[in-house]
Amino acid sequence: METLFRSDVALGLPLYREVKHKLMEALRDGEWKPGETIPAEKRLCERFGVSVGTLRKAVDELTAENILIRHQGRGTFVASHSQDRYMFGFFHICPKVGHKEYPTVEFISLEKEKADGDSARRLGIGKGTRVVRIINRLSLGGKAAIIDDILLPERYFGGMTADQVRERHTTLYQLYQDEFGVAVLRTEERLEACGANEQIAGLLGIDEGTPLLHIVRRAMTFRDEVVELRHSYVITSDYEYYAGEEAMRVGE
Amino acid sequence: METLFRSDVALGLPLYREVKHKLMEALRDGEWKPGETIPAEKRLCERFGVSVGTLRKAVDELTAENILIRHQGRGTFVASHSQDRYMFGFFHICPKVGHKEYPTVEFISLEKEKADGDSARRLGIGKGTRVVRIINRLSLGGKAAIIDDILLPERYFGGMTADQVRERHTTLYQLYQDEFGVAVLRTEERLEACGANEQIAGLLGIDEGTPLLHIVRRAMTFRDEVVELRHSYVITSDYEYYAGEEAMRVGE
DNA sequence: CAGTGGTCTAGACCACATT
DNA sequence: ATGTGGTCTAGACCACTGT
Repeated sequence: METLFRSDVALGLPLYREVKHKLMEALRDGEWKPGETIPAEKRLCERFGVSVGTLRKAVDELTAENILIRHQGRGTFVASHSQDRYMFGFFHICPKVGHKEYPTVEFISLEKEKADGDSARRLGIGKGTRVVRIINRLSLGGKAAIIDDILLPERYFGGMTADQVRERHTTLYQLYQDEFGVAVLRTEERLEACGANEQIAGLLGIDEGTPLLHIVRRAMTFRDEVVELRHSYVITSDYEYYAGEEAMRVGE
Repeated sequence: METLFRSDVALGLPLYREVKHKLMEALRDGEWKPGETIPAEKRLCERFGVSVGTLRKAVDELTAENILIRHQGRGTFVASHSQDRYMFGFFHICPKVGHKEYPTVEFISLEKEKADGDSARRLGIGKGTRVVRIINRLSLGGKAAIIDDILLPERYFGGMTADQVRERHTTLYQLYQDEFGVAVLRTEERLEACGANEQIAGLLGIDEGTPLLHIVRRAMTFRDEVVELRHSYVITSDYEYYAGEEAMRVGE
């Protein structure tokens, strides 16, 4: 196939990366929504003027990043947030003995605040920018085990109300997706140990100073823009944090 | 190309997975040692009787798992443990502010013991099996920050001596590789918060009960056999654990 | 220069899902 | 039967590395 010009943004990039970039743009622009199929490979090849192999290499990378999901015989789908996906890819707490279970979520509060310096830096916004702050209590095995302290930039989540958060029967990431059109694509987590302060101890019904796992999670959407900053405080007497590939482990 | 029979272990597996399996076997058998190049793609295609595309797909997976490393123009190399690789892929503690630094390691003790029930289970060996136990103290920024309590099955590390561990100027994984022919291919980590007990507090020079990050790491070699069980106790006032893909993050 | 891996093509056939 | 993704081939050309 004769290649005359290769796109306006081809800075020596391999062709399949250009294609990947264009797919990302289309996804970001909402051309295909979460849960929908994208066009068949053959059609996409025509659209981008590349061969199957090249198109597949672009899609390969997007599936490896859990942005697209392929189903043989059915099509290629835009990844959608669900309870299962949350458990598999974003919730890293599991019991030391026994099987992983979904936490019971109890809404505590929703407030509008101004971001302090540290939060603003982590969110990539200016200090003092307005944010939504949500506090939840999560229970595992019937016992309060985790406090989630969540900050959301108003830019993405302006009209969020307490009722929206309280009445939902989905994960928060589904709420972001369905009500605000925000797709969480990946997260990054940093962990430390801390002693429970007065507020957390009260919410969890434990003694002040009890060792807790403190997780700082940043959730990113397209272009690596941060859309959520979450502090989780976890009682780790019966549960632990699992750092694993989860994905891969395919076969020898 | 005419395919008559496809290997003795072809249980409906794709051809490229068979090839991957055979490459793994050759690596496990030491046909190519860490740091060496494996034969050029063309030669491997002849050896396995497959086309380049198929061979490449097998090698792609092995490079994604950090078992092989490709260098354009130079060849494909068997991954070898080095200080840099340890920092990049296995040492997940970094300062809350500033750049990642390599820890100073101080040898505390090496003993031969019998594995208790919990350790034996995690190592995949029988209770009471003999193991080597190493304790190290790691310092960051000049201050003691981590205690490593390491268990190694005697099956792999029988003749290990305190001098071997004390006198080395490499990472432990390099020692496993160079002196015992054991290749650590991947690790799995579980984290919890705990209060420092008397022994750990003493070794770290902190108060008993200080909240610490407790990391339980299992290191695996070929066939997912566990070759190391490591308990790390980390002071997280200035440092934190980073859970990240590290790899990927390739490009939009 | 020769040799290596990196990209790309064009097309065949297979396996699976749906109609 | 049709359409989807999954595998595989055979070969071309490019980019990088070392001699």
